[in-house]
Amino acid sequence: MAPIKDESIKTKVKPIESYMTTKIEVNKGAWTIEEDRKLAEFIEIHGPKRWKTIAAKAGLNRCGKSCRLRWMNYLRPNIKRGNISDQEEDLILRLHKLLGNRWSLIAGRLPGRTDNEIKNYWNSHLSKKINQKEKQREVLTRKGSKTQKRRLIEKVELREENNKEDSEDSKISFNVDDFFDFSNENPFNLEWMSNFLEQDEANN
DNA sequence: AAAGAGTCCAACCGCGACCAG
DNA sequence: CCTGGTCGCGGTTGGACTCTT
Repeated sequence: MAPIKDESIKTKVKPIESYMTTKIEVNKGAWTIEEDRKLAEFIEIHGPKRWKTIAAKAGLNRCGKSCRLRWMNYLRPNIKRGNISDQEEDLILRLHKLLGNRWSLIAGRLPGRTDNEIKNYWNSHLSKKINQKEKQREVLTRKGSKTQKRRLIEKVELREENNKEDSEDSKISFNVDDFFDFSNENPFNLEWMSNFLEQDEANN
């Protein structure tokens, strides 16, 4: 839950130079209930566009960026709160394997989740999990006999060789950016997921 | 009970992309 | 082309909260 401050707590203020000569001071730090209400009401009427104008016209002493972030990560409708399910976690892992740190793309495939949330979840949970797994693997490899090690290396080499061929093929048949182009798609349409999972299974 | 360490997450920052003039 | 304004993204920070000693 976002820390909604008591109005009485003094907000940090940062002076910025506007394009005019006057100095404008903007609030920084946690949002108050009153600020949330103003922002939500304004967006309900005018829509979430031109954030700088929103910040000014909604009577918020905030920069446009801050308004956008607050809307996207907290006030927007359909935001899912609470723990990430096992299914969602699995999906994040698979998508991260494919896309790397492209959080907004990953978030786009998890309805109701924000890029910030997924990024935080990755940094606090999943990156640790992966490190642990890698350490375990390392220990197992060290414990093995010389012949076991040799066999393992041969296996890895064979797999890399196959992957090379696969990736050369996939250059033609599979483009990640095309695959994740949702411009013509309902965000809650989950057909993509079964396609993606099929692709992922095939690669393993 | 208190203090220090660790964790989590909202919010900020800097940068690059895009677009209009 | 160039410039300035705006937006969106990923990395990082800071403070609140929880756990451990």
